Amino acid sequence: MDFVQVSEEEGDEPIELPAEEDGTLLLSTLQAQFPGSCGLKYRNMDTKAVRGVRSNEGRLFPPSVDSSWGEYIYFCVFPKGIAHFRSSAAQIDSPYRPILPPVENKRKSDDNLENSTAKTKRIETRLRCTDLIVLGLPWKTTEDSLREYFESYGEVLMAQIKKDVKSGQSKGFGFVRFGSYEAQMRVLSNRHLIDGRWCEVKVPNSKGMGHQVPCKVFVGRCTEDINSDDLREYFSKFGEVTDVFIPRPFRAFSFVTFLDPDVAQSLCGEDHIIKGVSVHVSNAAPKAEQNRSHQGQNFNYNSGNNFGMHSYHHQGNHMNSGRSGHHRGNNQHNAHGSGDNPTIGNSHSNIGSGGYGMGGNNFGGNSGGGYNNSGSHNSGGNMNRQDGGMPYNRQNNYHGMNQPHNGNVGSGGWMNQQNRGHLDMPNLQALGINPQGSSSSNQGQNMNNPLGVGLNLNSLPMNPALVAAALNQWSLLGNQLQNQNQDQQGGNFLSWVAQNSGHSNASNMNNCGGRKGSNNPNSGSAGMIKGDNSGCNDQQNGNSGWSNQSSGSNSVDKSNFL
DNA sequence: GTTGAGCGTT
Repeated sequence: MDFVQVSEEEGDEPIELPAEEDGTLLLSTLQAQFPGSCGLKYRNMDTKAVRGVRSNEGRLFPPSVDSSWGEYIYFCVFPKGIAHFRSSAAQIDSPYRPILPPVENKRKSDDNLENSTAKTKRIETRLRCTDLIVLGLPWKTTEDSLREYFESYGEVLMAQIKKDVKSGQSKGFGFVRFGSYEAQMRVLSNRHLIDGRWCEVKVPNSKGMGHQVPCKVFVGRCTEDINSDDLREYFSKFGEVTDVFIPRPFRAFSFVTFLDPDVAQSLCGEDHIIKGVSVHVSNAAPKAEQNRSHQGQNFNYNSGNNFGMHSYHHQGNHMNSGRSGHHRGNNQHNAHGSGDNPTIGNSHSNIGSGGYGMGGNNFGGNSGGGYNNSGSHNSGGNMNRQDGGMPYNRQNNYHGMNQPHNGNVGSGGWMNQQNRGHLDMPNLQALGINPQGSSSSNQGQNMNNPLGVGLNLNSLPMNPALVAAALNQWSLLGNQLQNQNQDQQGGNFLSWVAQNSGHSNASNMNNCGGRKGSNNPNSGSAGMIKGDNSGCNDQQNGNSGWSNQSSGSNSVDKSNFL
């Protein structure tokens, strides 16, 4: 039997670990001796560089072709972003000390953690142990064996298997609680082979995200060749990645969850190059909160007062200061106040301002601080949506509440759908529309554009031509004006833009919401929410034509994945 | 005695 010499850190006394018959070393074998470790590395004699050991499916592979581990002394790799505590070393010296990442991993958000009451409270919350759910347990696993397994990570306060009350048969999942936060962190950062099955350990849903700072980020502008491993590998350098989710079918975005919410937050607003592709990281709002926000929006649409919605998001913004800051849902913050949209010339028009999130225009231009005229409801509402809202809020903006043919008045022109998590988020930036007016490389593909052209004001150009160009590339402009003949005489931003920038050039967007009977030769492609057309209702009754899906499934809805 | 995504009689 081959033995592999492993030490916790380079230079430490090694322990010999038995390799398997095929020459591999089981990760579980490694972790039995070095709890929390997730891999091995060694110092290459020739290059003097540290080399990682290949790891796959819970096995570590010897570096040489002859399946030999050689005479190297390997040392452990611990997940980044998680301090590992040497068994004999001093433990954490303060309950308020976060699990700080290695020095090289330290990011801005770690600065000044101390001396901040708010942050301290947050850390305190974060450091609290919670029950963890263990999913995928073998039927045979007992509470004793479950406990036994997890004790290698630290003190186990509780180990529980959920069973059918009648039969006593395990339901295949259980809960475990640790006595120390670091043990919990280690457990959460690893995969677990328990009684022969790979199990997943998570913070249970029932714990909710509550007041916790989100750990998940939205990664926009992904290309199809960026797989979950790529994302995981890339983002792991910033901190432990606990989950990567790529919606299928491909939708040009994905989600990455970090163990440390600070890491997640610190990345928000940044562009990163992965496999040569510039992706954009932004906030991924918790689903529950999004739904709540959504409801609030509808309500607020009618009231003409959109402030206060998304309040959750405001609160969450404390971490973005100084960085990109999404200011989600915060109209006031988002308002650039430039008031310089040259295209809003007619008295009706909130379009372009409300829709595009150019708060300044609305605020200043339309209502002088009233934010909205009740009928036109909502500058605030739309502009804030960095998500799927169409910038085009026509019925409300134009008709207000009294349009006889507008069945949807009062329910928010764009989001009449029900049962949808609904779009909160995808912002232009994330979708590839940047201040340079260029868009991502998906142009022209059948991309099922997840867009909501909600806008991230921080990234928006104020030059409408650039906005137009960008939108145009995403096929958002094309024919959204099909109702224009009825509703407006003076033209609006979109019409201006359309006139000045031509039509959409991506023809296969599966847009929906086109209005039957429209004069628009391209009706049916005008809406905005793409995908297959299920859930898209061509409107015959004067509804906005945007997204009246009752069960639409293809709009870009981050919340569906959270 | 089967199952394999899920979320706990506190």
